[in-house]
Order: sequence, then C-alpha cells, then structure tokens
Amino acid sequence: MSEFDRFQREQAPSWEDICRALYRKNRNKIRIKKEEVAVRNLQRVLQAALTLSRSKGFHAMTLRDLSRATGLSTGALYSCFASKRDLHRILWEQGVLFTVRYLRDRLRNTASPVERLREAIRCHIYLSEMFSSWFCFLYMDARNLSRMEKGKAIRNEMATERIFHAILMDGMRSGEFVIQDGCLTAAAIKALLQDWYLKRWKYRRLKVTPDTYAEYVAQLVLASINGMSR
Amino acid sequence: MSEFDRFQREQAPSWEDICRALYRKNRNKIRIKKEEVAVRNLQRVLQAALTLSRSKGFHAMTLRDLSRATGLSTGALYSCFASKRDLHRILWEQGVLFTVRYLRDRLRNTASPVERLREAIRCHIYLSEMFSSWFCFLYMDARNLSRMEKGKAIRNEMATERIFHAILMDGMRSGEFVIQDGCLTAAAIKALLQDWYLKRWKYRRLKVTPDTYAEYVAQLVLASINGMSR
DNA sequence: GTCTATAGTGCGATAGAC
DNA sequence: GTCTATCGCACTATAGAC
Repeated sequence: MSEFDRFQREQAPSWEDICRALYRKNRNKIRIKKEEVAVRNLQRVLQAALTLSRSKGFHAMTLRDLSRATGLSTGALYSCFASKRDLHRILWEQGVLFTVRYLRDRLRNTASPVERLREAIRCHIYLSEMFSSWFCFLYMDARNLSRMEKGKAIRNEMATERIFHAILMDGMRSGEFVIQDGCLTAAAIKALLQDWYLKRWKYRRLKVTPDTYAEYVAQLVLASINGMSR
Repeated sequence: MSEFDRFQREQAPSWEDICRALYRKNRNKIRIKKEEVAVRNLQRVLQAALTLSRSKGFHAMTLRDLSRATGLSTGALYSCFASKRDLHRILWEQGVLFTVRYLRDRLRNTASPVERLREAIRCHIYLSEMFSSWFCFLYMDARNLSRMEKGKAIRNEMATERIFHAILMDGMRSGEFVIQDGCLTAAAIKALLQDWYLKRWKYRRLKVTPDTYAEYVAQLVLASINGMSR
C-alpha cells in the first residue's frame, strides 16, 4: 500500500464531512431543513457541478446540465442554493480556506525545514489528487468573481505560497538552505503543484503516481536550493 | 536596454503581420474583400476578444461586449468571422502552431544543449510576454473545443514539451546533463513557463522582469540536472 | 462595409400542484 | 421537498437600409 493510499483511507477528509460543514455554515441560504436530506443532495449537486465545470467551465454549465447530472429537477436544485451565482460562491468559499488550514495542521509536528518542505509538498499533492475537480475549479473559474471576491482569491493564492515561503526562510536561518530569491522559489513550487491537477491527463499517461511526483518536486527544489549558489 | 527590449523591437512578430497572415489563410470565411480594411478590423477584433477573454473567459464574453470594445456594430463583427464559434477557431488555430514554429526557428543556430536550453526558455518567455493574452486564451479556453480539436490541443501541448525533451536528451547523450526522468523535467519546465503568463500579476508585483525570470528558470532546471543524481 | 432593428433560441429563475 | 410548466430576458445571428 502506497503512502497516498494510506492518506486516502485514513487521514483525508470525506465529501460527507465537507458537505455537512458547508450546510451548517450556509443554513440561512439553503431551503432544505432536514440535515440528512440537505447533505445528501449537496453532495450530489456539488460533485456534479465540479465535474461539469471541469469539462466545460462553470459559466458554460447550465442548470439543465446540472439537473440531468444529479437527477434532480431545476426546481429542486434551487432548494440547495439561492442562485447559480450563489452556488459559485459556496463552492468558492468552502474550497478557499481548506488547503491552507489543512497544510498548517499537518505541518505542526514536523521537525526540520527539509522534512517540513517534503511534507507540505506531499500533502498538497495528496489533497489535490483527491479533490482534483475542486482544485481545477478554484483555478480556472476564479473569473466570474466580484471585485471583493477577487481580492480574496489573490490573498488565498498568496496564503498557500506564504506557507512555502516561510519554510524556505526557516531553512535559510538554520543554514540548511542557500536560496537566492525565496519568493521566486515559493512561486515555482506552487506552479509545479498546480500542474499536477491541471494537467492530470498528462501525468496519468506517463504513469506517474502522486508519490512519485511529490518526490520529484521535492528533489527538484532541494537540488536548486543547494545548487544555485554555485 | 534589456535583452527583452531588443527582442520586442527587432525580432518579435507584429500584430499586423499576424493578422495579415491570418486573413490570407481564412479569406473564404471572411466577408471583407479589401485586405487593408480586413487587417485593420481583425487587429482590433482579435486584440479586444483576447483581452475580454482574459478577464471573463471567451464563453462569458458576449458579442455586445466585443462590439463595445472595438467600436464596431455586431453586424460589422460578422464580416470578420462567420460565428462566435468560428472566431474561437481562428484564434485557436493561429495561436497553436505559432510557438513551436518560432522556437524551432530560433534554436537552429545554437551550439550546445545548455545554450539551447537557455535560449528556448528565454524565447518562450519573451513570446508569452508580448502575446500574454493570447497565451492565456490558449490555456484557459481550450474547453469549448470539439473532440477533434481537443486532440489537436493535446498534440500541441506535447509538441512544445517535446522541444524541451529533445534538448534534455541531447544533453544526456553528450554527457553534460544527468537526468533521472526527462519527461518529468520537460513537464516541469513547461509548468514554470506557463506560470509566467498565467500569474502575470504576481510577477509584476514582485517586480520580476522577463529576463530575470528566464534566468531563474534556467538556473533552477540546470541545478536539478546536475544535482539530482547525488 | 457598416449600421439599426429584430427574429429566434436557450438561459436562469419562479409559481403552483402534489 | 420535489416536480412540471412557464415567464422574462439576454444572447447569437440575420435582414435590409444606407
């Protein structure tokens, strides 16, 4: 059993947990009152919406598409969300803070910067592997956001990056890393992590597993951290 | 004057040249018969379409938006293209082969693999800097493609990547590079190059120039190519 | 070639029966 | 809660005057 399999079975959050949390947070906007019904429907609706968004984009997805994919009528859909725009907001808000929180949580017990860097890369790849359609949505459908929401989006992009930046700075202070430009290195790590879920088809074709890719990214970054000062 | 400035003034293709080539290729689908008028309008239309696509996505852009941005009526727009879908196809087809051809052309006179790698990275960044809205369109709006077109899209993505892959293999044969997995390294280079135009706002905020970024990517890759075997 | 006006289509959203 | 039926609207595309 690979590391990723273990993560998937034992540590990863489940769709049901996520939808339950999401329901409790948005009770006022969701017309369904029985929690069990709401959670069951939300799960179907959100998963279908993300799948459709991946293949044609959120804006191009119609509520008729969503109705067909979930088996619910368009009328029933509107008991899960107030408008299509509101569905976008729900998917957005829930996804946005998730990664940062999860990473922070998992890094609490790591000792050295090297170990912390490896663990952060691994966790990000595992998370994005399990929720790849959600990660793609957050990346590709950040347009259609209002001005205020766009500010949030940028702050979020930077929040993940700051986690990596902080690890790099720790490593510099302790003398383990030699880095020319921490901001560029953090940006490069982020770009490599995003490629994993945005070009999933490519890595599948190359038969690269999440663990292999995580190790590759870690080695690439570590080599540059030690090698670029020469 | 920076290297990029020189490229921009002396070597880069101009919008007018591109639109003229595009007009001659699509004469049968474009109703305007005077070449000068057609080229002038195409330039306005394509640039506006790409700008709007970047901010809200091609699908979300309406012909009313495009009409407002170009100062042409919706009726006049239809003398430049047969349908909105056709406009998408034109932008797509012209953009797709462009990068590969240009890179191949520029690499013909480079001597060593190291030099060739540096030059390929630099050229890609320069091109994407000058035509960033076009590169973003090719990346973000590859959905809404028909099945056959999607096959082309994948083949194109791989074509650019193969250029980098070939350089890496050359370097291995000549003993200059030590690489574990050429495919993964080529994919990583591509991901880093794409980040430049997809997250342009970030690098602008960090005050990173095209030349700085090109040098950073080259050094990162070269460090890993020499360092990962340890 | 470019305009204005409009036909035809498919969308998001809602009303009311069950 | 979920369904069917339908409203009003914004869109793409075209027709016909200039």
